[in-house]
Amino acid sequence: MGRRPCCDKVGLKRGTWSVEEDQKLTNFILCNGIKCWRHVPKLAGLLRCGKSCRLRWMNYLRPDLKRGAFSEAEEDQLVELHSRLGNRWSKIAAFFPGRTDNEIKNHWNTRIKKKLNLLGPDPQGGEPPIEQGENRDAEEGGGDIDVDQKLAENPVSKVETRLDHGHSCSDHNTSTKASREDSDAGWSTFPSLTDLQFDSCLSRSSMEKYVLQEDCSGSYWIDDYVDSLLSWDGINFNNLE
DNA sequence: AATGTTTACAACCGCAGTTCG
DNA sequence: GCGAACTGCGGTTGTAAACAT
Repeated sequence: MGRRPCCDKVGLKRGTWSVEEDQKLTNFILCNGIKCWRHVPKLAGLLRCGKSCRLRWMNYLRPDLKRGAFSEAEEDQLVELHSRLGNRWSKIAAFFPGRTDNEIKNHWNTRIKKKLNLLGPDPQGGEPPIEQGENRDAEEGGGDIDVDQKLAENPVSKVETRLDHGHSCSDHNTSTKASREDSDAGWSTFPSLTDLQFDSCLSRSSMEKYVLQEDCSGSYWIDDYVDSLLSWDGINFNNLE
């Protein structure tokens, strides 16, 4: 028996995504939303597996991604959260709107881990977490923080409130047009989308409407926009496969 | 300038959890 | 209740850019 692989790898492309592929995937999702990743590559005309498409969208193309370097405040909070949650990157990422679990994991492994090693084995006076998962059960039995509850109580993390991005609405207007390379400025909405030529389905001006709304409210979340992605009306799945 | 090494990050893999028929 | 399909997560690998020699 056994599981069917997520995709048969024959004839499927792997490795770095091209601009054209990004464009196809982005356009498709912006037009149709996300319902079934397995069908996305076929419908979008991509030679990728659904899993790969999902990863690309989640970690790179999603318009609500923040990108850019981590601030010291963010690093502080990451260290704090990691000491409590361990390698549960998705839980940690929930505290960093606009950051992906992959991004946080990478940042931890490449920079913070090194920093902490330089500072010594126990920089916080506490046992480094759960790395092997042994603390996890004990944690969940009692001392663990309830992430969902914490988020509900404190939806805007202290990092967000501490960060000063130094961007006014007008600043942001220009940043939306900035290229991906500008991401080090600490703010870059629609990092990849800005470089893309959009089809008829969603004009750049309508995208910017969301950006401006987001910016002026001080929130990184653009719920209306994201919600709009979740509708798959008009797609007929019956003829697939 | 050429080559080797390191760093940072994108992408893949495999497993676990969830959903659905 | 069961198994297949699907999604999400965390660990690991690949690779391009940056840096050192």
